Amino acid sequence: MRTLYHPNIEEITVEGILHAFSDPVRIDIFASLAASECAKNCSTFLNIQKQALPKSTLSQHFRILREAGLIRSERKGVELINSTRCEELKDRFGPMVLAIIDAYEKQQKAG
Amino acid sequence: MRTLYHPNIEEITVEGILHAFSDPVRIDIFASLAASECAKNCSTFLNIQKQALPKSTLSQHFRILREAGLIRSERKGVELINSTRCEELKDRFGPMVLAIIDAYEKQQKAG
DNA sequence: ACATTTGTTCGGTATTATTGAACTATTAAA
DNA sequence: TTTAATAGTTCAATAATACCGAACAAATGT
Repeated sequence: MRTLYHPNIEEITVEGILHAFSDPVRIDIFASLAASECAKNCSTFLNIQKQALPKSTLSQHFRILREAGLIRSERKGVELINSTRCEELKDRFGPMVLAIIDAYEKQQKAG
Repeated sequence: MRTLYHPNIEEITVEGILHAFSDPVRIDIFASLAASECAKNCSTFLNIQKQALPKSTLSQHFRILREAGLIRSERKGVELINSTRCEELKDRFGPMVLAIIDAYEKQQKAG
């Protein structure tokens, strides 16, 4: 298991972020992380959608979020603790990420 | 050639928009349309990227932008005239689309 | 009618995504 | 110190998407 790659803030791109968010599982994970007080491990999200996800699939989704620069994952014992990089992202991309998550949450609430 | 499908504003989804924008050609087309005073036809964008695009590929990109609800295409003689749906989108999704395009343009200017 | 221009559709190829199975890494229990 | 349990990764086969040349369609002009 290699060390987890996290891009530097200046390496992050708009297209990379949008690609990461274009998958319903991934935007849901990110929105959930952004809304929660405390950081969460990956397995928390095994049932984020209607049907349960295989953990290999979930692992890929987390890798894509991480390598797009959207989240940070830190090992804590046997698990990975994930948190958003919202503050850094705001400095670099202005209100974009927040506006996306706001629109997404509003849409979800509207059903 | 069927009539062009445009979703109603309430059918448009955040994920659909983000998927459409996740391709560098498509976000570039949309940003260009958003920045220009007048609407443009599809072939205007045959050389939007470094290497020229095949027109079949370009046609698909326009279809995806259109079916995501981001642009409107109207036939005018032999060509299609394209314009953004920015105002409708702002009513439905708030500042999201503008914030994305702003961040993208800022990134492009920074090189 | 014929040619020209603009864009779409089709179908084969290439790229990317999904996922079960095997594996690694860490911790705890025996 | 084995042994087991838990969390997540990697691999490889399959499935789903994307790309693009070639043929086609629709509108206009000659």
